[in-house]
Amino acid sequence: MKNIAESTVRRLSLYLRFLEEFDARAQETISSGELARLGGTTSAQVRKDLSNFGSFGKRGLGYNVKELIDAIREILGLHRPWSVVIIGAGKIGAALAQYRGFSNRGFRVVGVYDRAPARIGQRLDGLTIRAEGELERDITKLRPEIAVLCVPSEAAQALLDRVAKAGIRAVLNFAPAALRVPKGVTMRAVNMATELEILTFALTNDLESGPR
Amino acid sequence: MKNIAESTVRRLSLYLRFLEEFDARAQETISSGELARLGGTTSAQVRKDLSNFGSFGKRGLGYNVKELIDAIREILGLHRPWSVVIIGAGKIGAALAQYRGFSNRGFRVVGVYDRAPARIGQRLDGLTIRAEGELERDITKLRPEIAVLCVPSEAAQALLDRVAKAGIRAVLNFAPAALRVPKGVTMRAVNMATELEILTFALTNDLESGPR
DNA sequence: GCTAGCTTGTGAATGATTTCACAAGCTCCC
DNA sequence: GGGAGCTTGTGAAATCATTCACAAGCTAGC
Repeated sequence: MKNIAESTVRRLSLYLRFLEEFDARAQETISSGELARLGGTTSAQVRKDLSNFGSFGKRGLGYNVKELIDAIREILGLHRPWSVVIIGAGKIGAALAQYRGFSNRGFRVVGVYDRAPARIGQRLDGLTIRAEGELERDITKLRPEIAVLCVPSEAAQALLDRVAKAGIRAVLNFAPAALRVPKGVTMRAVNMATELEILTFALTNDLESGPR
Repeated sequence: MKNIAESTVRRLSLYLRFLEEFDARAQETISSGELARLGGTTSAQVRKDLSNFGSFGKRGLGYNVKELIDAIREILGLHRPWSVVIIGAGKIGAALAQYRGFSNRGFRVVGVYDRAPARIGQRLDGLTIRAEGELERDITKLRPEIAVLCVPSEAAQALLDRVAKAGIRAVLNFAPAALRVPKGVTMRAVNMATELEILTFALTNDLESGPR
């Protein structure tokens, strides 16, 4: 497959959200122009994005909503369930463990881990917080595909290396640290400070912009 | 000023973090190559990024760490404090309200708001949760620059419109909804589902990539 | 003061992404 | 069956971002 830009994947994820809304309202078809308007882009962009993966529309008619939902879910890999472990049960980790957005979209949280003895054994929305030491064994047994890192910066690199070694190949990192990513692993970082600084840059330089 | 790419601002924010570490270790100068190695980019990229804003280095020597910190902080608008209101004191909102990353980097949380009567009046790390109805009055009085939206998707658009009307010009949105951004407002969205889907796309298509 | 050895700042070249523009295909209606 | 009116899919053009490559400037040492 041609190399796909991250921006393309990001937009596909966005289109999928709109399509699901349209489907819920029983709309049957949609045009690239309509999707573009909602997503703040152009109809050519929508068509180009999709054309990377095939041909899903009917000329003169547009796209069948249900078919396009299936197609994009397939492209994004959402036709199967994914298991997630959350590492670090502090404020952010605990909030994510209970976040409905995960289960709503087919991500099953199968484990929450912490290092602090006081936290281990506490229940969190149906899950028991487990000791960080159990990570390797649990990963081997449960085979989760994704790890979400919510630990302090100092601990992040070591844990990333550990979960990578144990077989995790995708990581979402909330620690505000730049990490060396082990070979074979895909990592994405969500950094609050950076997001805020993009805002202060815009405020300071009197720019103005929409969402990402 | 020439239009600056978001990727450039994102990298500046990253460089700043490394520079602060170097400063803490009392290193006096740093070269573009060193900064690039840490940030996973090239020395030319580092120099190009900086050259958008001026000339901060000395040929043959590199950059003075303290000077470059000051310069980047100035560029990003971090030479002054910023006030933030958090709207929605659910799991995510509460976690953010107590997040040290904010105050550590000069962002002062001056208010936390919720709609649920049961939550109003509760204390959160030195702040009292206030009624959403107080937002307009408080914004007028305290003049916070940034609003962080942590409310359910259904409520997000209405609140965005309200804070925009009250004078907020920068918003960080955690609601997984695509919002129409009022004129004059800069918004950034952090969407967990999208981040996870970029990961599942990579897993499904057997790609591999570093942090953003 | 001069040379060797670095490192910056920046045009030019390359590469990536977005937008344009249009032929081709579908539906509806007469 | 044929024309009008849409909308897709896609090369080509335009724009935007990154990398290259090198002149110019600084330091240190002799």
